[in-house]
Amino acid sequence: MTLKQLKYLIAIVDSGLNITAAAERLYTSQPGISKQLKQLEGELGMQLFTRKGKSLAAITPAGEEVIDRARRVLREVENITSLSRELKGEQTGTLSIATTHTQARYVLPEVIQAFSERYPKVDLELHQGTSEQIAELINTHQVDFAIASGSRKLFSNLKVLPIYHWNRIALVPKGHELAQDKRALTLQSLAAYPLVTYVFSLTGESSFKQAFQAEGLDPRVAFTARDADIIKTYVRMGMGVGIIASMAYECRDQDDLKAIDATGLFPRITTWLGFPKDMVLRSYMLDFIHLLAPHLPLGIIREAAKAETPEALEALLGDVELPVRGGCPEDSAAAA
Amino acid sequence: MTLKQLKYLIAIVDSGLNITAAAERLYTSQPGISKQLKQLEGELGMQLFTRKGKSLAAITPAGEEVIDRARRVLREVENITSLSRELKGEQTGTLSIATTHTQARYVLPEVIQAFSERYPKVDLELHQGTSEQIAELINTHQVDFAIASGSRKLFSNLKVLPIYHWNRIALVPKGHELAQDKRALTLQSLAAYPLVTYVFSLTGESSFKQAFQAEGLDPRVAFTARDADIIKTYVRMGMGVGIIASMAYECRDQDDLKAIDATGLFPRITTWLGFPKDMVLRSYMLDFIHLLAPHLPLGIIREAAKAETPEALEALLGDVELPVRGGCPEDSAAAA
DNA sequence: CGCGTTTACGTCGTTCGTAACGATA
DNA sequence: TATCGTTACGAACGACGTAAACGCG
Repeated sequence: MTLKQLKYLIAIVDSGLNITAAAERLYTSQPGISKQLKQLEGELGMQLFTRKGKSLAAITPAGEEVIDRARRVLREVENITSLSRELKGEQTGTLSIATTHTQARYVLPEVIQAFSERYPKVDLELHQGTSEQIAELINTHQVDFAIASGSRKLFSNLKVLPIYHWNRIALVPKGHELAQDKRALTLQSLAAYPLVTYVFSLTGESSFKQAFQAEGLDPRVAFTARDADIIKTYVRMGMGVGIIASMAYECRDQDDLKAIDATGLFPRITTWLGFPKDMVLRSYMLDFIHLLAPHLPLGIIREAAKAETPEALEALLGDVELPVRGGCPEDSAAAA
Repeated sequence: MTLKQLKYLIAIVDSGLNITAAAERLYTSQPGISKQLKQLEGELGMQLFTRKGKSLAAITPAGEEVIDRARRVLREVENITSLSRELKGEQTGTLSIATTHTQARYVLPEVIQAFSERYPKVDLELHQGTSEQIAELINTHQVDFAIASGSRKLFSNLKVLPIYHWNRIALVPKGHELAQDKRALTLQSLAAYPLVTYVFSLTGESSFKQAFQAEGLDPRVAFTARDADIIKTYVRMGMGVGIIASMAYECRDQDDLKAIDATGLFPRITTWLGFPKDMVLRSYMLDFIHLLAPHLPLGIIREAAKAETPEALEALLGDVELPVRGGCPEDSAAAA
């Protein structure tokens, strides 16, 4: 068995069982791939693919398992080359991140700008999706970092660092009744209006309904959308009161919208960053985390990355007070 | 980078940085090893070893990391060949187990006998040691299975299956005061005698002292030993009352010793079996677990081995009632 | 001078790409 | 007939082992 054989195997699979395509991807000849595959199958003494005539038709059950293991081998080999680049002080490589719309749109832009200024040779990849899609990407090692909020159940295989807390805000058109009300916002007053908020199943949204139910309220959710931009649009149209993450309220929204702090009405939510346990962290990755969470000292991030158990990580992070993130700093309501 | 280079690298390390020895171990020529190592270092662009003249003197820090990753690669390659053997239905291979004296001496013999009858071509290796030594062996992947009791803190990286429960018994010479006493044993009556028990730091022994302290008792521990055989000897000599695991009481001990059930006085202890999360489990390994824990259906063991999270494993095992293991079945006190 | 590594070199095996062939839809 | 995989073949490369040289203790 050689690394080349395993690489070829994975290339074939990732090319849809098309050996010719795999050959092109690898800048080599097609018969070479064929031969190596035969050799690998011969050595293992099993068919990794079912054949339909001469073409590969499907992966055998045994093949699936071998492919899974082969991917691990290649990942670790990647890790070794990654290590060597790191130890030579090269600041080249890639950083791929999977995250939600809220982070991608309201939090990451300035982080990424600062990052790519400091590391112009690092290729950045940003994937946006639902929690489930993010989990899929990080669990199959297609991305390096996952940044999400709330539920960690889908991400139990990761090392996870808390980044910051946030609360929800209520969003109304300027001049709306609620905007005039000087008293603190309550769930009861909110429940009197149709609500516009995120689609459920996203980060901790179950806590949204629970908060109302705990007070015996059953608010009407007029509309749900995947991201705050759309919610804002519908709030402007007067569809109802928007309930969004505090970070999603921008200063220029002040022109026609008013944010009302809803801290305390709903549970506080933590945004965290996770990465596979056995991944080699390049120094630019540590720096990215530091840019994203400046309140975490680089030393602690470095240690946390090495921590073997969640407990050891807890111990390291015990003292750190996470900031609560708001949106527009000029607006006292959102910056609470 | 090739697998050969990584294999050679590990062989060099495991031969004490002696390239000639590594060559012999690998049944190849010494210059070949040298050349491959040079090539690997060249490709990685770093020194993996410091040289003293021409000899290898030590591993560089960078080398340590590369070696660590290289071991992982080779492990996964092992896993692939393991898979292929398994899927071809071969019942050959090795099974190495690290465990404590109690298991090795009183529990495993009959399991191993049955196992090696059924799988004569599987090589068995049994390592005996303290919890710490067992943790070291399994965490460095030098053994396949760890079998131990009590604390799982040292073994957080493993998949763990509970095997059975056990309690402690008090052991006295035949004719001892306590043996005559018809009333149920209490901590108080125990504390009146010098005690002989396991050395602390072993499985859950901290709970031993705690049990007494909870009742404000401070027993005198006259003697501690690593295993029950030695404890029995000293109990026979009249050094004190022995406190040992129920399994360690054998029928032939009845000749001159008397076991008194101590269930309830100390916390019940669970013996479990653990193995590395990413290990390929050969079918004979599953069978070994089944022989060790016949009350766990093979189907459940198979599923448990595949479970990704501890929670999924809990769910599978939720219904299973573990037996409480005693020693000599003829003795009602020990077989409680 | 012995031990261990490196260098040098000839041999052998393997891989690679091109080209031709075969099978399938 | 177009697509895709296999077979065939010659050239080039690389690995291996033997033998000799080198450096260190």
